[in-house]
Amino acid sequence: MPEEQLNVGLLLFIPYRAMESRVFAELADAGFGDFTPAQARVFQRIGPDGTRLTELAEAAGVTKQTAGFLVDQLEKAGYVERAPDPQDARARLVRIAKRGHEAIPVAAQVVERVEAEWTAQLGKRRMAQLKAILTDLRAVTDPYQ
Amino acid sequence: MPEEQLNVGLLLFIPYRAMESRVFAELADAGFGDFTPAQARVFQRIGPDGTRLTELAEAAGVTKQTAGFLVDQLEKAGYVERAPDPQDARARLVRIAKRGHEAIPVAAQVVERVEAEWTAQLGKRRMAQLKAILTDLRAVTDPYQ
DNA sequence: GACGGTTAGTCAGAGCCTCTGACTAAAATG
DNA sequence: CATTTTAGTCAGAGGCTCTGACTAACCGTC
Repeated sequence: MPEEQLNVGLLLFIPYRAMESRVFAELADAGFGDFTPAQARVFQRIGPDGTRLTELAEAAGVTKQTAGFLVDQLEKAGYVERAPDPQDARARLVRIAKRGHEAIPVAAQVVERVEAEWTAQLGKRRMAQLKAILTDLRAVTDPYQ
Repeated sequence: MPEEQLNVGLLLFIPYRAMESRVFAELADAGFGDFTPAQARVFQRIGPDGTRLTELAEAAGVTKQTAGFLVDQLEKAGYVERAPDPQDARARLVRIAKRGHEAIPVAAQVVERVEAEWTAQLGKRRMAQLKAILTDLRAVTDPYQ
């Protein structure tokens, strides 16, 4: 029933949810059924040389307890591993492990496919605009950058 | 650490999350602290003449059990009410109740303010493009429309 | 080098959200 | 009217997220 005047929040949520559902459904089909959206939101923020838990928590917009919980799951499932941080004995670096590296291309392919569908709907030009605008918007919406 | 190549899913999620946080923080300040994001996602899909639970569930992309759970909470808190559906004795129409109508303008004001901030960042033209593109995207991402 | 404040992370407990599966009752179909 | 479909509920389980309290290590100052 809600017509064209959906608020921007919901307007953002709808495609986000659609993308998420697709990725996780196909990831599950590919044998990565133990990978959840919440875990993925943390996982995606892991840098190439590993990232500290606190940083991941800030980036993902959750508390460090929550991030710790999710990293525990990811570690148990073999997607990430923790290594001591040479800079700081209190900290440990969360790094992507073997199974994590295996899942990435699978997810990337689904994303690519969904993006292709979106491009078919929007046209190349507007799809590019969408990405550019959203990237620009991070300046005021991403506490981590 | 992930630079400019964030995938569109995350790119959509970041501002969505930012909007959500703002709205619920300010809603709580205004005395609507018992209104949660999950409830809101259902609430927003209620039509002017009431909507059936099953329809709400589809629209919000959750199972009818989940929708039922959320509507129960909303009903207890006085945001919605259930009325028999004259068309169908099995069904009941979920309608926005007094407290729900009171919360709407408060939320709308926050949304307006956040949108103004986003417009300041993006410019009027690109903000309008963003909305137009996202609306267009619903065609392939909103199972409900 | 010891003191005091800050930071990285964990532990415990609570509440919320969401699902699957099984069910009841009314409606629609033929 | 028997069958199938649809609207919604009940029960149970698991996942996500938070607040509060804590330990250990770091950093600056005296």
